[in-house]
Amino acid sequence: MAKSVETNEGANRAREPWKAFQARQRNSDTKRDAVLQTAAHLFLEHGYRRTSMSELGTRLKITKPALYYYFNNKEEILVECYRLGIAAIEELLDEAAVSHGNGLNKVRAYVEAYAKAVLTYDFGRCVAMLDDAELSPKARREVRDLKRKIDMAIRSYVEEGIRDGSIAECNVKLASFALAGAVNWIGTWYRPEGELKAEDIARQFADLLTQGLGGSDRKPAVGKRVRAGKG
Amino acid sequence: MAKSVETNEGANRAREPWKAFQARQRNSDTKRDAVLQTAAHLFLEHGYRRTSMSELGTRLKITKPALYYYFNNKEEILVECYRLGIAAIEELLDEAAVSHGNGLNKVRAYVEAYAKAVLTYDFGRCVAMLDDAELSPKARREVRDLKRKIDMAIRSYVEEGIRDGSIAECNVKLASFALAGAVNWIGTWYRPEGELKAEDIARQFADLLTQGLGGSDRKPAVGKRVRAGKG
Amino acid sequence: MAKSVETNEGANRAREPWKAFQARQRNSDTKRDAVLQTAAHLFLEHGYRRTSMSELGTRLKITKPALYYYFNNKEEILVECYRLGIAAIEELLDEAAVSHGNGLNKVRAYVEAYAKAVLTYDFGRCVAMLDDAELSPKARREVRDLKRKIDMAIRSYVEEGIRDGSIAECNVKLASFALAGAVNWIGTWYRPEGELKAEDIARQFADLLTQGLGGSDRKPAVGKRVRAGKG
Amino acid sequence: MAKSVETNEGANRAREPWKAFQARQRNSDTKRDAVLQTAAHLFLEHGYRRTSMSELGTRLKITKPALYYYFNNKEEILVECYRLGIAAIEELLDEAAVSHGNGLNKVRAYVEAYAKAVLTYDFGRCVAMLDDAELSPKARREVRDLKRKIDMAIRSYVEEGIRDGSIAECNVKLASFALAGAVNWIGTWYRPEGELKAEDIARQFADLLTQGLGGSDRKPAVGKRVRAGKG
DNA sequence: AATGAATGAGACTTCATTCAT
DNA sequence: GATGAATGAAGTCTCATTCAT
Repeated sequence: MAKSVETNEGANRAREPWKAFQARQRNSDTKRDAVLQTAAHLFLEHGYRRTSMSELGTRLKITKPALYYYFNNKEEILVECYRLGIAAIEELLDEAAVSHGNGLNKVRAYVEAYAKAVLTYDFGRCVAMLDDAELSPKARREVRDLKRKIDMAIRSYVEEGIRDGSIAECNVKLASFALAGAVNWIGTWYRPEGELKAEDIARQFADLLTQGLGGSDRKPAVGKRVRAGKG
Repeated sequence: MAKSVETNEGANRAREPWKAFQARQRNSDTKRDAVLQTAAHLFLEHGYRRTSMSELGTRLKITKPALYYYFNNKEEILVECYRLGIAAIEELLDEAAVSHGNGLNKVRAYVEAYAKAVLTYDFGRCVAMLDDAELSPKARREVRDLKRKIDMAIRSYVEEGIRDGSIAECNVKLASFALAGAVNWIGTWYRPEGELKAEDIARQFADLLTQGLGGSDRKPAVGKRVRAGKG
Repeated sequence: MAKSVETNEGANRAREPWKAFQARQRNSDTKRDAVLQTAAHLFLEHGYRRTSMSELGTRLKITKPALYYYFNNKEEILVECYRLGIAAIEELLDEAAVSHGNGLNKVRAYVEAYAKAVLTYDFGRCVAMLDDAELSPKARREVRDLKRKIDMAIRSYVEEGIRDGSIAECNVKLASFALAGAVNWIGTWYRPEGELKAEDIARQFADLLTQGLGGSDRKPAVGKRVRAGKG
Repeated sequence: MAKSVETNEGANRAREPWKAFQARQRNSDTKRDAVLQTAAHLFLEHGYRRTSMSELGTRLKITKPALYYYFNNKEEILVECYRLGIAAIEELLDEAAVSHGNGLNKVRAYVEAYAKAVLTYDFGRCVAMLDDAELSPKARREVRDLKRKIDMAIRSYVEEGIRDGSIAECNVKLASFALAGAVNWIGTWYRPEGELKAEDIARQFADLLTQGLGGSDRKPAVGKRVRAGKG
């Protein structure tokens, strides 16, 4: 069943502090973190539902009830993964908002940052990939509220861009969904072993999504917009 | 337990042919189809894993063993949903390929068609939304092979566009993933009850993804490309 | 674990229809009944909490999930035991009410009947002995509503007796609780193997509780006060 | 989780000596007592089985291992509750035996005292309400032996009453069970918040059980009634 | 073509209890 | 005297699947 092989030494050590520090240190938080990291990893690998508490315990080399010492139930682990992921992404959002110029630039900065989060950070990928339909109504509401904040931020950048003319008139909601979808989907196909580095992917995604596919033939056409072009 | 209420009369009838044809008709295929349709519906609503054969049976007003008369196991149902969805999408791909002009146009036509499929066709949405990690290795391989054909088609359009100049130089794989991601994600947020109609969404998505977000300020800049910036 | 020995042949057969009728008959209800009977038996023997579904299954020679074919959960089994017991007791109440003369006689008839139910009928004993605190709030409310009807009936007989002079003025609630308590407690100490027959116990209980302990010296003793005072 | 609120300040303090004496006092016995009192309280509220050592610790604001410093295991706590309750009841028995006149009077005195114990003393109520089936065979034997002494005392009073004519001929065992049952059952329905005070209940129970329900119509039969008849 | 009944495997969770400190 | 951390055993329940009819 558990056939996945760990290739990342560092991550591996982080996930099994039991082995190294035979329970002698004030490392309770470290262990909690290790549980979360391994959980995120497994949730992403097999899906939340198909990851059993047993498997999680086995990976961490602790027993099932030990997991319940750190978390009240499986759902709480998932919610915590979401929280960490969303918190990280929100920080990126804020950073992206600060320095850059017009709305389009902010969107671009944000897409790049968000993509990097999904590409390199397991908790970030959890936000992008895990289905919150698994959660209880209460927990789902919490997670959705958190997610909504991200969504609203993107929308506000898009709106800003429309106001300052850096982004074409368009349905803001739709545009935001398109951006979010393209980025969230990254988790589905990206494999760290691949040839492209995360930074490159993030940058190219930011380019693609802000500039579209349009080729050089558009240049001479002095601004003829395909859609808008009725004017 | 199964308290969800069907509001769509037609769809409802399609999913419960048992009611109408209690007698011995040669409606075996109809029933099989009904199973698939209801299954797709439930898989999309709750996820594959959380949809039990019991629930499927209850919805269809037949018993579990009856389901096993039509399908060997649950996975087979899912695989069949994928097959139907992928087949439909492939057809759209071909249509998009035929009539339209340059590569960008083909991509645009395809995005629109694909989006429409995801928006209006349950099997199409299955392809976009359901995680093939649920499948056994064998079935997964089959489904992935099928999906790859779609992928390859998009890529070939993008390449065509790059060759004919209608699409800017870019990483083809990445561009295709971005397109696919944005469209696949639709299933996550789209609700038929919403204000936007499926056709509108599809069209606007096609616009957005082919033209990017770039605003009117780009026009005066005589074709200056942000990224390519070759002057 | 299951060390209790069945001594009652008939009851035994009733509880294991699987053995006898290898699942060929329309005996689904029979089986459901058998589950209930065995459950009541075990609940009374070990308590509800300490009776596991496994043990219940083992006794019935079926698997755990088979139990879940007949009942949704453990609580439902307990509630059904209560229902059956209460229904039986209510019938007795009605019978007791019909024929007999004054209030005291009705109370007497009822006590006797109720005692007989607790003595001879497992479901009756469940009502008397099992703690409804084990139930979920919803189920508890249901069971308590049912129980209250019994309580109210006793009270109404006592009140009738007070009105017609056959029962001395007293706190009706307290008197009813005393009666009910004495009878309910029977389940705690009664063993069918004992020397006293159920009917005898029931009759003597009825006597005791309606006439009190007062000795023969009371009758001749023209006004002799039992408690306060021989003077 | 443990949200129940203590309203009785004094009782509360008694149960949480930790708060008051955080330092190293010779209050080990006090603490042990506090554990017992809280345990009795919880056992009565939720039942023995449903009271976890965790909950007990939480209530007392100490950790689980601390409990195990005072008691070897959960059962030992329960047994100790029984012991304390039975000891108290035995004392009452002896008091009742001393002063009063004939057998019936002793019974009456005893019933009243016993009822008061069950009504006002948690450990007393434990004896009445807690199921000794929860105990291991060894502990059960011990507790039953203790209980039997109470039983035997009641029986001896009843026998005495029969001999001295204050109690009518009857099955002694049955009569004793009826008395015990009525009183033990008090714990099931009594709520301190109710309108009746414990002393009143105890007195009225003593009346009811010794004099029976019989009304004034018995008077003609040489008529003077015990309770009613003060005129 | 379809069903009532049943099962084996495995999921999450709880709990009394114990170590090492 | 007391604790943070951990465990083994057991419990309730779900589910895909099958058998006999």
